[in-house]
Amino acid sequence: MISPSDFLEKVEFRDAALLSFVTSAIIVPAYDAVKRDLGITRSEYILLMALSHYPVLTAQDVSRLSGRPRNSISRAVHRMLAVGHLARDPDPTDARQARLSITETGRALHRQIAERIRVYQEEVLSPLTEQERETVVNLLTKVVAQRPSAGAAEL
Amino acid sequence: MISPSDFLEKVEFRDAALLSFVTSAIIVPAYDAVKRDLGITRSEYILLMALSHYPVLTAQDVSRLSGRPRNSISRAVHRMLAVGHLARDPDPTDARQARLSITETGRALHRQIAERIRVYQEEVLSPLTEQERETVVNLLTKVVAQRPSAGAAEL
DNA sequence: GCAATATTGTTCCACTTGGAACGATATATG
DNA sequence: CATATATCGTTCCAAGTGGAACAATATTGC
Repeated sequence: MISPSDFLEKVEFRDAALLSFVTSAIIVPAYDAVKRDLGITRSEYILLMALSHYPVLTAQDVSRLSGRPRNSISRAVHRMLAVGHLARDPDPTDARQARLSITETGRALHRQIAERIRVYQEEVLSPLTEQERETVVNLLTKVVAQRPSAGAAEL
Repeated sequence: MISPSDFLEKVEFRDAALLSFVTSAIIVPAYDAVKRDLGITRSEYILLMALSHYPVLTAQDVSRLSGRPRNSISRAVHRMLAVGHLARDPDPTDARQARLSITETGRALHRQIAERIRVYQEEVLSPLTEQERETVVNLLTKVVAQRPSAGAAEL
């Protein structure tokens, strides 16, 4: 029986495939669990996460920050507003845009989700020693440094 | 102005975010280009790729190998059959399944797509020296070795 | 040998996604 | 000051996605 990882040795772009495999092993099950247990989609969580780290953003900011199209963010904003995880105030200086900020319940939810994802991350990366992991992080950081505005992560 | 990569330093699961960022920087634009220029979706390419490396597979095999659901593979099989990139023969010993194999035109297409993706890979990973890149690959291989059958890459 | 169960591939459907067009507002240009 | 252009957020729509149910065939257990 052929296992998925056998594939990685054969594929023409093995390095990208390895990166993808490890990324997916963390992200996919983590978001499946978040979706199943908390009913939060990826776009919604990205919104909460962005607003957890920046006090006030417009929908456009979140779009640029996350690399997701504006309509996806727009939908996420409406859902999160509806359940009270977000506040929206008109911008007094520009009537086109609205100032978004996260509420306390939104922040609590964010913490809960982030912790879950972190658990998956730790589990998948557990085969590495502290030092090995630091090495990977440093090298990936070096890669990222060269394309700071590239497409954004599928966080 | 905030850049997407600023985010990576703040996020609660930075290592996963880094992996995701680098993976996406390769995979997303590569597949967008393939879709735009060649009209091939990711599921379709996964099918071609699988059959380029294994002479005969059933749809179920491809599903397990790639981690994609069977209906996605089924659709991809029909499209690739229609354009002549695939051949399908009934399995004489089991009437439920069909033996799939790639045609010469399918193989040529696969080579073309793989080469394109490889170009994106090289460009994104170019900040690393040969040795650094080998280090990353070795460490990621170590990670993969512990979960050979995990969800499969978003190749 | 036969009924119960499992597997393959397909169809159906509800949901998500992102591009394009849009109205409203702001900014630039002549 | 007026008109052209750009930007923000939204709605609409076509496409892709994966779960669930299904018919056909195979396998298992009694």
